[in-house]
Amino acid sequence: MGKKCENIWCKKIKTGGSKITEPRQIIIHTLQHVKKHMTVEELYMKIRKIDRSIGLATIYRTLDLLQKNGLIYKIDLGDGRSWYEVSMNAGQGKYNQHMVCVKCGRVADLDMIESGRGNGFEELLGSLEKKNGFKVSNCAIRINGICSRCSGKK
Amino acid sequence: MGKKCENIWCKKIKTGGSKITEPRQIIIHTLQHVKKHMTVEELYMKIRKIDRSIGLATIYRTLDLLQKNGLIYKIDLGDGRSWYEVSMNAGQGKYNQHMVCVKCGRVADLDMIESGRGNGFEELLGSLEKKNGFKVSNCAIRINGICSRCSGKK
DNA sequence: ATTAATATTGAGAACGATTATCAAAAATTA
DNA sequence: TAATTTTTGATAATCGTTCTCAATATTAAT
Repeated sequence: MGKKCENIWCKKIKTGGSKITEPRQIIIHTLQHVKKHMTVEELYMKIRKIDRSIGLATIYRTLDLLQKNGLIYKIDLGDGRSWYEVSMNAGQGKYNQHMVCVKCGRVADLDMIESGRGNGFEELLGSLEKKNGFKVSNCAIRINGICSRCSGKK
Repeated sequence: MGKKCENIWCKKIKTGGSKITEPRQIIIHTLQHVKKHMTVEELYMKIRKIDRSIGLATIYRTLDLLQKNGLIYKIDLGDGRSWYEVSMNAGQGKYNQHMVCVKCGRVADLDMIESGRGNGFEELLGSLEKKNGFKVSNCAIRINGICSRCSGKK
């Protein structure tokens, strides 16, 4: 019914030809206001507190829609679940780099590679192309370890 | 019944306190003589051709045993399945680096980082520890792209 | 070699994350 | 407002993997 939709994500969804429904608005709002990295389950729990009629399937479908529209990015942290990242440039980046604390599970981005010129990683990828004829399309780096908050604890 | 077991993997299994059974011998032999990177399903199919009485659960259990003994290494290529790698130094390496061809699915190791001094990656990890207080325990790098064999095809 | 103690097995049920199905409900369009 | 098209929630289905458990095989002790 022509509800106003100022939200930039909603606009993009609409432009992309999809309808902007209430469940979608709630999901978008939650994604935009909570942690940067979330599992589907975590998001589902937060959504349930707002509107417990929203089903898990809708969460999955909406996450997929948002990812297809380049608004969020699906990441694989090797724990068998899908994680989603809300990012300014989600889905655009060629690299996907995360640090995961094996104690508390906290996830942080690692922006050193893309930004840090001269650290050799670019060159390494370049040489893959030259020497092996391998055309790099994207690269995922996951660093596991113990974060500063956890390193004191036992 | 005290069957001879010259195989070095078998010896290690035994030393580790586990029994060396026929299914295990067949699985070990197959792993040692086929591709370096395999999915469980792929291995299961090969095993079935040798002895179709061996169950999938035994494959999983044996792979787990071998990995715990440091003989193979479980890798995550982001396709929802477990891959196993047979490697000289499997399970010892701090890094786990693979190139995956998105066309043919072929997997290759990428040994440049560990070997290549001065490419900056070590320094990058070191600075994580210094600047962020993050203690790196291991690191997984996956590079997706198109391999030389596939780059001609369409 | 026989036996006793222990570990491993195969079959299939159970699991957790995700996707598919489908009739009902909502959003857009005319 | 009605007609068209999408989206929804519930739930069944799927996929890879792990668990359960009685039967079997391996090893150690005799």
